[in-house]
Amino acid sequence: MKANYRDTLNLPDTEFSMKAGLPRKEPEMLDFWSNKDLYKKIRDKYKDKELFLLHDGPPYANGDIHLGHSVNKILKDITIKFKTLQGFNAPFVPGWDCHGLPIELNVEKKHGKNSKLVKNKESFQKACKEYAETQINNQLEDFKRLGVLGDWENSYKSLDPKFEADIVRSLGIIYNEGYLEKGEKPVHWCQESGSSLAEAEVEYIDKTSKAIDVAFKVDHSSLKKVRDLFSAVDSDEISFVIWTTTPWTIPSNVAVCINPEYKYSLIKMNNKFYVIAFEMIDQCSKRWKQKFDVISTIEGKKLNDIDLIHPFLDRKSVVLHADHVTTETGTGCVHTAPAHGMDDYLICKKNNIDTIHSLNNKAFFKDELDFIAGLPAMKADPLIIEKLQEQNALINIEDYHHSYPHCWRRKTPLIFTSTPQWFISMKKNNLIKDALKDIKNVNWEPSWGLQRIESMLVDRPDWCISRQRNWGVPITLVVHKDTGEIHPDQKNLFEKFAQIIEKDGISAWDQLDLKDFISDYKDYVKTSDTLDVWFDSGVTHFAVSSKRFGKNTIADLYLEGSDQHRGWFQSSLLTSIAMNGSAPYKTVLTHGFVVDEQGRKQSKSLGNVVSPQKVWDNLGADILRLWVASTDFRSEMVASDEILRRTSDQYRRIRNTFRFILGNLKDYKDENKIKFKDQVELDKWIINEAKILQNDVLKLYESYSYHKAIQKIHNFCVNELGGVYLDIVKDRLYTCKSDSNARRSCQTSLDFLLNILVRLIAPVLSYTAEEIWQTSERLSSQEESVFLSNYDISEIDYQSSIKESDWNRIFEIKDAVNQSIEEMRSENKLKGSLDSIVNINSNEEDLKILKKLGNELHFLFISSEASVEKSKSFKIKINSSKNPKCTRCWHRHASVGTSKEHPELCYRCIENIDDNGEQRSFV
RNA sequence: GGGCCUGUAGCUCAGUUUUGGUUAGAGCGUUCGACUGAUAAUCGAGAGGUCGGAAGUUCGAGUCUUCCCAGGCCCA
Repeated sequence: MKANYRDTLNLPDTEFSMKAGLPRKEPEMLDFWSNKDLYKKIRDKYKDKELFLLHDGPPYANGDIHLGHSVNKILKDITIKFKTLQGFNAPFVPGWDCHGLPIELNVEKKHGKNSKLVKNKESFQKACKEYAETQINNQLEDFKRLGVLGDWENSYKSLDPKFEADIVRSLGIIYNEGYLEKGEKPVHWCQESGSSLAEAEVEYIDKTSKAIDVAFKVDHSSLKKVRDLFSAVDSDEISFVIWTTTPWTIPSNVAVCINPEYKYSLIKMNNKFYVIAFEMIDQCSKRWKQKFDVISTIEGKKLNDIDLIHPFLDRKSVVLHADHVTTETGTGCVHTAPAHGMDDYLICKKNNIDTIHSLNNKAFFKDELDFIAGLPAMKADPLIIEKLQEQNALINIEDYHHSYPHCWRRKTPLIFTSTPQWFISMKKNNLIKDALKDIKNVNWEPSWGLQRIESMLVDRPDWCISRQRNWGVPITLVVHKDTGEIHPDQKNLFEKFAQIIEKDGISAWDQLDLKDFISDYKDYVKTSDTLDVWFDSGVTHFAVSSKRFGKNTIADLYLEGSDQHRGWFQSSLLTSIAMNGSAPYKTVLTHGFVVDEQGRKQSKSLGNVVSPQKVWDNLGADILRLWVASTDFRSEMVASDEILRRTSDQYRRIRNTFRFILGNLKDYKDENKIKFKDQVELDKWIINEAKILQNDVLKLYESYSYHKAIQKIHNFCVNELGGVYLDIVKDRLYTCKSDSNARRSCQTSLDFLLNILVRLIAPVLSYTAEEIWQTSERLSSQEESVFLSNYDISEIDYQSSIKESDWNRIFEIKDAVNQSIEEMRSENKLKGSLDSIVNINSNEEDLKILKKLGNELHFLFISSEASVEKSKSFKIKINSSKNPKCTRCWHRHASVGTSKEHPELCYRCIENIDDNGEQRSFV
């Protein structure tokens, strides 16, 4: 009998399964999108709409993608999809950064450092290119797997000859605008191979060097001053003492650095006077095995404008203030040779002191130093020590064991020596000033981004764009072989070289013959440096944005990790200011880094790395996307197993809400739609709530507050839908006549909800939204894909006797009723809420509101009966119904058993089965 | 060591600026209960926080100030 009546119900039914099975379904969905050529269809549809350009920052083409890559691309994808659903033309062209050292190193490792392939530049470049391309293909598949929609077939790669040519053109523009400058910078140098090395090619190995303490006499022009400062009247000779482990750099000395924050003492030793840091007195005394008197001590900052004399060359050495001076070892006075140390180089540059080169371009001593002429740098150590001894400048010598840079290929000690380099000048053409001015016109999100990039720009040095590498875009300069002057026709040469490279790639630079380009080719040579890879990616605004979307296109958005304030945001800014006079972006949005549950960075050694591949294989990419969206990405983003579990829970709730809605819309068609004014009041309410939700969520998406948007959607599913609307409406959906106004009104609202919600989740839960779209014929008949649909922002004509504030009060009362029912339950006086009879005593105001629901009030409480009485104080009384239970609708009602035909049913169910069906107006 | 940022229930987040103001909110999880017609789902109720720490300003501080601790990014 019961089973029979069950068949008279309208129970939900849908293909949309409760268990998501995302790892299996998502790849199928990718095929579906790809077969439909979805990206192209979207482009066609929106080609005439307003452009929203999110310009992709290129990841480096090396290694599998990790969680950080995933975060970045998912955030971009959410943004693009949101803008598309909003009706913008929002293309996404993904890109890769392909040149540079890490790829070189991998290729060397693969083929052998000394292999023929690696040693031949052309074959090496070819191998690098092939390697980068395989890496790109791997990463590309993984990015797609995340559900990122983009122009994957036409992505940009800095290894494309066309792109490489545009890099050359960019350099040409920057040269023509007058920003390029020749300079020099110390680098690691392998004497044996005669080439410079990058930091990554340097290996630190223990080595024993000669450490020497050397006296630099105060020049007679400064002697009185020093004497006065130290109140030492009887000293006719005072020396500053330096300590160094590289005696061969002494010939290049131009300065002695002291730290203005330290105190310095004048000491007397063997009747001679020396200046060393006060803190170093004990250490020096021990090292020199000498006792000495401290005459006086003064603050370092007072030691200004003092000249010393080089111990054996006819040259002055000035005393400089520098904060890199420490008191770890030495004397607190630091030998400074700008040709052979980074700190030295920078401090001299700051003080406008010229670099002295004692070595030639192969790092052998020049002829002018007769006693060491022609020697390789390190070989000169003993002779220089001897020279110092002769001059009585050597205070101490000892063996010193330390970890020292060695060539990772040959295992031989390296030297640090300056080599000629090309720079983009920060000051020459006011580049830095213009940049600092223009970043104020950019919208930085979060706002502290401005401060951050500002502080990095303010004291940044000139940009050294030369690299002594093989896998990179050549700096296509033609210089005079003797003077190093750039060829007078260089301005026009850039484009000619660019065309050659566009045709044949970067190897063409090495192949081309200057005599095909200039008449005085005999006096000129091509430079062999390549460009810093930051330059490559820095000019994507030219090579990608401008080329594809029109000249001087300024991107609406750059979206990268916060580390890019020093990286890509800056390189793009500087090149764009130099080339176009303005920043290449309107808004810069940054996200934080992924950390573990203790807030520590993810690293292999800590074993706390979350692999995106594992997440999409085990849980699905939509879970990963939901995690990204529900995390506040502006600070660090925490990823852990527990968090992903929580994310899955959140997902299931959203999914099941859709499942319920879809299941109850199975038999609903357009012609069943009920006009708003004729709908049941509760159904009007939820439509209004959905509209409010949409409005709120769209605003949150608009302001990139994805985690707030997701929270709102989820809370809506839980509170408004699960806790209130869907729970109440089940009765009507299941028990009313299938084609009755009461049921169709509800379905009209469910259909409205479905349409709004599926579009709201689409930017984040892309796979699931599309699955919903394809499951529902009502949706898929609108457009082939959810991503070809739009947000409907039209207003509804809200006509109702029950105001929103009335509903709010009604649901407050419902909460109170729930609590009262719960009390009864805990006392075992009743089980389900349908066993209860609710009686409310209320004041006139509440009474008026509750009366608006008429005799449908009990449906609101999901009780069998409900009544309201006027009273002074608010009170809820719950009674257990003694009436028999209707086997069909489960309500308890006196009418059950009164029908001969249907003794198990209530009057309502009989009406719904045999007659015209009940009428509902409010609940 | 410096610049910038973060720290609120077990977890994810509101609340902190414009405006300092009663018992600091939500969802998830957890506990207990209900249902078995959203069923490895759903509904109801409960527990859970010295707002990273300390000091200060104030009648009053999660919110303002200073210092400290832990962590992140970028430098040194």
